[in-house]
Amino acid sequence: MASKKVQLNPEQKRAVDTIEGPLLIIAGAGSGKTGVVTSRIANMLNHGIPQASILALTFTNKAAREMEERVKEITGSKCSNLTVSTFHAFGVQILRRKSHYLGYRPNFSIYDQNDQLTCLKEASRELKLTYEFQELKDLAFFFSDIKTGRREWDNTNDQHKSLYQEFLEHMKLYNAVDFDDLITLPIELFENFPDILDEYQERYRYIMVDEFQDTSLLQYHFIHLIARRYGNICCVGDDDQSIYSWRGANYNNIRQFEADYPHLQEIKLERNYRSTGTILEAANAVIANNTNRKEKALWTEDSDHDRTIKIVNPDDERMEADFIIDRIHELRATDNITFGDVGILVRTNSLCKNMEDALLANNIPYTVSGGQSFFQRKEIKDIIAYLRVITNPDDDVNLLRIVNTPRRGLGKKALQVIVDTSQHLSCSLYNAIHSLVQGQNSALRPNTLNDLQEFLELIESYRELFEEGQTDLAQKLRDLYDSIDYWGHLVQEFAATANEKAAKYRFDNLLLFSDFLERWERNPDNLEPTLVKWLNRITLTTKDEGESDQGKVNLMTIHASKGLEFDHVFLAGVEDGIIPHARSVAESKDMVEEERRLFYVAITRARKKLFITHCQTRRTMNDTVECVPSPFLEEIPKELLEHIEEGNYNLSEEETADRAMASMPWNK
DNA sequence: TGCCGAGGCCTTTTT
DNA sequence: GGCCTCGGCA
Repeated sequence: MASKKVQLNPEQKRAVDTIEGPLLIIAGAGSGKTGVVTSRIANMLNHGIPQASILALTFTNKAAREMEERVKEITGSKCSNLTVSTFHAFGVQILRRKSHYLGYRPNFSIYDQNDQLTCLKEASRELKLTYEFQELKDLAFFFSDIKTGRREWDNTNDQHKSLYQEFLEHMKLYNAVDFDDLITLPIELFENFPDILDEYQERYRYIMVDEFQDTSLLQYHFIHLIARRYGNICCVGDDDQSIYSWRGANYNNIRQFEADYPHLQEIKLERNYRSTGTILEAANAVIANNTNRKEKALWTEDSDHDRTIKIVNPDDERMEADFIIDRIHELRATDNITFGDVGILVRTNSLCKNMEDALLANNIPYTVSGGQSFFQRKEIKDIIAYLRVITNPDDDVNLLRIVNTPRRGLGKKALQVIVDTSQHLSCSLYNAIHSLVQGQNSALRPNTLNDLQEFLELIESYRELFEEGQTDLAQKLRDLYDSIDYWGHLVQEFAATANEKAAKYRFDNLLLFSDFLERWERNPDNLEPTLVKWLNRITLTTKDEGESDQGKVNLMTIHASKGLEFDHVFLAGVEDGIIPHARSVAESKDMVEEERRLFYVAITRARKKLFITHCQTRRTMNDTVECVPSPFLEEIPKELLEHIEEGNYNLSEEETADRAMASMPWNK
């Protein structure tokens, strides 16, 4: 087999060579983890283990894709039978085949947070309960905790039990599942149908879990069910990079893993190949302040201490953005870097906005990952809702979204009649509309009935269209845009603002969306391009996965940066209350430790240069607040830091005045 | 009965 | 800056 050799140090080699039995790899930041994991898979294949027996689970789609690419690269072979997937996508794959055991049809919809919330709202309306938006959100979190076993019913919360039941019934009626279900339902299958479990245990004899510190106990349980027969399970993680505890990740599952597999071998990868000595020293000093961690000491052969971490304290977020942009230009001039070598990291999505505006204004090409994804845009969600209803007419949440978008003259009253009918007949809204249209003495006006009839015909015709020969999905999608006259809808929508451009921009997004579908269905690796599969896939994709975005500055949240690295990193908004986030500080000491890990992750993304900025003042929602530097900065040894006077560099008074004018609300 | 504009509210991190 | 709600108007 033509294989590309990867240089390995002794620990890495041991990790790659240990194929049989349970294995825990503690892989520090920048320790060549991805190389080890992919080499290990390649090594398995070299030992004659069939691709089909290997299951590699990662945390994000990005990581999954990267892993697959790397394995292809090393082995030089196609990996069509290798399963590399996220936990959630793997759950979907199981459910698509086996959901009928649990009473779901295979065309089920997957609800994201928003859809789920809408469903919960519907359920509460049905029970004549009214909640504030925030309360509803809290309830959604609580129900998630209940579903995933993180919390139990007790006498402080069982007043919500009936709503929970109602919510579950709705989801089932809509033939819809949520993200939690993608883990809990496969577990339910495995525990109730031994044959199914047996099938998966026999199929996946070699299992690998990446980013183990970010998996939940439930996800661990899920995978343990499959792995326990043969015990060939390798978990790779770093407790110092555990940053998802708020969504159920719990590095105690490392302890659980050790308990379940007493013969476990453990390998620590502590040599860092990524960052300069300075950056590594700073990172080590910061993380040493955490109490609850596995002892490890990252080291590097790089001992260059001339270079320092630069700290800047601009007046406000505009100056901050300007500083970063000036530095990028400077680095390009002096160090001959490309835009793609730069990462700008922030704690919250809202901080992306400023940076984005500034990058845009300065014509610097950039990509944002995380934040509002392409698929969350209103116009895209509308179209996705159409597609969902076309594939799964019982999906009430999405039906409600589109039944009057674009306008069909349906108002509150008409909708109420539909909802009432569905309750009477205990059927979905779609079926309720159906019987209303067919019925004679309806409470609805003939015009309205006509409109509904047309709506049903539209959905039906597209259902047939999409089902007959699963080809040319993209063209059918474009036809759909025309059939519902979404362009007319957009024009009308933006008529008030007299903004033809805005409408155009939205419609261009739809064209991008259909192009994306086209590329997907034409991909030769894609053996089964159906609409349902595509919908499932994009629900599990947060970032819009454009082609290679080399040559663009990478702007993202720290969470989204995990697993990535950049030559030059700008860490913006390093202020008290942002990192550590005020809400985390308020919550508990453990949460502060998690914020510190987050800071640690951010620092260790940098290979060569790290710039940290914190503003003196920052505009939030409506007012300007004074800012205090993050306490984490004091944990970095002084000699590693260099404070840069930024001042009003290069700006004349005139320019400063212009900027002040431009920032006034009436000029926005 | 449906539509549209004004005002109030909110922003941690993601599959 | 964007989304939801509510109230007045056609």
